[in-house]
Amino acid sequence: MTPGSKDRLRGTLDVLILKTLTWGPRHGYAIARWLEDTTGDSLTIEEGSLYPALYRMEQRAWIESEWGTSELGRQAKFYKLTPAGRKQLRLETAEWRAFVDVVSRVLQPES
Amino acid sequence: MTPGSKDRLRGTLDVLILKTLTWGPRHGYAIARWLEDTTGDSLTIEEGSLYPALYRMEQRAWIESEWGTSELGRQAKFYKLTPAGRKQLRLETAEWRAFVDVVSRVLQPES
DNA sequence: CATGTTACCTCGATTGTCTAGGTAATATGC
DNA sequence: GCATATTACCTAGACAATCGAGGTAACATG
Repeated sequence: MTPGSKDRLRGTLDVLILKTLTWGPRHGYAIARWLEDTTGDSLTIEEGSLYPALYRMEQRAWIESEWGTSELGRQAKFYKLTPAGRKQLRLETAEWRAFVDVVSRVLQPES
Repeated sequence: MTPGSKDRLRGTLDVLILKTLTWGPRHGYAIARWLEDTTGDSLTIEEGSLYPALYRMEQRAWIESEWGTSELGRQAKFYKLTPAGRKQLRLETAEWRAFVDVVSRVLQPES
């Protein structure tokens, strides 16, 4: 729709995934479902973004993976936060808030 | 620093520029200065992002340009909002707020 | 036995930002 | 008079993240 609205998630996807994992280990598919469910489909993560993001974040040691069995009895790769991931989550959450504050101030009606 | 922190502006630059122009026509250099000044250097627009963005937005007819003379007596290209630009500003501002609300809710400490 | 769901993955296109260059006119310091 | 800084514009190429569209496979359902 709006050019650029499609990837408004850019720069935010990582922190959302990290946050999702604070409720305990989850597999990729469940992460996407959880975000859609809790936001009423406002946030949808495409699989073409999700799996590369998980790979990226594991490379950076923010998350760790382990194969296991899903709630429905299927093979699934469960991700969990590492200490570095928790630290990253705190950092990015703070940065996000600061950025949002600044932009919101600029976009305010008056000035 | 944080990977991706550099282009956290992505998807936000346009709306910031549009907002800047609601105070009246400004040339590119002045837009960048104004944003830095009013945010205490929190938001800095690189020229390599700014000028392509202005070009893009003029193509989309959100802004119009006209050569004139700057406050310091130099040649400068002044941009002003078109009606379509004002509409776009309203739209993107609303989208921004909605997006921020959703993400902020997810990132809240409790749930 | 066909279709849907769960669950994973990959490739290429797209897009916007950044870095790093460059031009030119005017102002300032020495 | 000369070097440097500032104002003001622009472009080219690199890069990184997201997306769309494809694919695999196991199991469930009707």
